[in-house]
Amino acid sequence: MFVRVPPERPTAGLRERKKLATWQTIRSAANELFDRDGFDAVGIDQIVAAANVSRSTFFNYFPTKEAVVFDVAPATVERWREILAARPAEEPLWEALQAVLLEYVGTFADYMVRVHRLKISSPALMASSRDHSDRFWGELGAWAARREPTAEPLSMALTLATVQTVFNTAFAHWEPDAGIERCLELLRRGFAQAGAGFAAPGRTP
Amino acid sequence: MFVRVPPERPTAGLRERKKLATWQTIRSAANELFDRDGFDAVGIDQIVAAANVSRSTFFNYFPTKEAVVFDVAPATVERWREILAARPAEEPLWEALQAVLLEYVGTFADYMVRVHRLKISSPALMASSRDHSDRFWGELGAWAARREPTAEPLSMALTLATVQTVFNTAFAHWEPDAGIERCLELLRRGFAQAGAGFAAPGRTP
DNA sequence: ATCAAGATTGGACTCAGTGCAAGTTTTGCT
DNA sequence: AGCAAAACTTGCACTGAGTCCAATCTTGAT
Repeated sequence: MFVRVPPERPTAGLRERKKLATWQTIRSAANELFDRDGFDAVGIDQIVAAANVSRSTFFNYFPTKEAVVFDVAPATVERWREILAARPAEEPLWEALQAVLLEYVGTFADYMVRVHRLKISSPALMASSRDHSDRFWGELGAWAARREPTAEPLSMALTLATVQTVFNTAFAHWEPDAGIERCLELLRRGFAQAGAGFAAPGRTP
Repeated sequence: MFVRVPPERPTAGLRERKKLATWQTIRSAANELFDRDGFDAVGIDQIVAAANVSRSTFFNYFPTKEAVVFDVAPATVERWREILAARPAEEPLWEALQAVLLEYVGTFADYMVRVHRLKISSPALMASSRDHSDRFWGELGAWAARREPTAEPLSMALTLATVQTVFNTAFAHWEPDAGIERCLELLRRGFAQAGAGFAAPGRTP
């Protein structure tokens, strides 16, 4: 009669299962509508009608309309962490970041393409994407801070922000029809430029 | 009877003068309220009441509530252009950008401090600042493109975005009470890091 | 003085997001 | 099994930003 950790936990409680189910229902209903009509043209009311939940429930799960685009499943977060954990400890931070980003884009190519198409269709989404954009950047920041505890905050923040800038810039210049390989190519070029420094575009004088 | 450019144009027509006056009235009324109560706590209705104009007029001048914070007077735009025009043509782009930014911050220190304080007080402002944030970035981009017409788009876009990232990062780590010199110091450090490249934090292996 | 262009206004409307009180379901405990 | 607390859902009333439009007033030129 000690701690007695739950012996059978196939999907961890009816409650949580239902919650995840509702989350998915809302999410996929919304995304179908978004893909069909564009982000701006779809209202909350349409979403909740399609998902058979109340307006209130929608806002229980997603704080904003944008969140329904960017929010990710727990399984996805696990996948991020695997990617992060896979980097060898002795690898220099910049290289590790670059490797992580490339793998991230490769792994979640479908998500990237979908979000990118939506962004193009909607100024509002495009604007808000930087902000609560994926929790991924938060995770990445925490990981980097853990990995490099002695780095000074400004330098670390700038490095991470630059990674994000490289990512965003590459993405902005990428046409989804060109395939994910093209996106990776643009990313690599961006990383090369930022890695080498902006003071010396061609060579060192 | 040719083009007949306006011979006397001291302040260019009553109409335009009035327009500018209204713009200023709304703007300063709004900013007084913002400074006093914080951005989020002030509603459009309060602003228009304080400025003695109608709600409709407000939206004639400013597309959003945020715009009233970021919008700048024509005179300010002139000042930007002077700063940009002052860079010698043979100066390397990165150095020119750095010099411009430092001068910009020094020149508009008051504006920077004010906006920064507001941003701190309001998540909403903080979020939207990247987007329609000052028209300054647009001007800077156009200037850079004119200056370096042969540069490839991705590289140029990344350079400019990085400048903006340096700026934002320095700003985020700056406490206004520390004085504008501190802000410039942070900017210089950011530019040094980005200029030297992120691949080699300490030295080249 | 007149008239068209431009500026201002009020008011009705949409839509995202908040707050709350009342109902329903799940869970843990006995 | 039974029951009470915790968690989830729902409806409803509300705020506040932003759009649209038709009516009215102001300015500039003839």
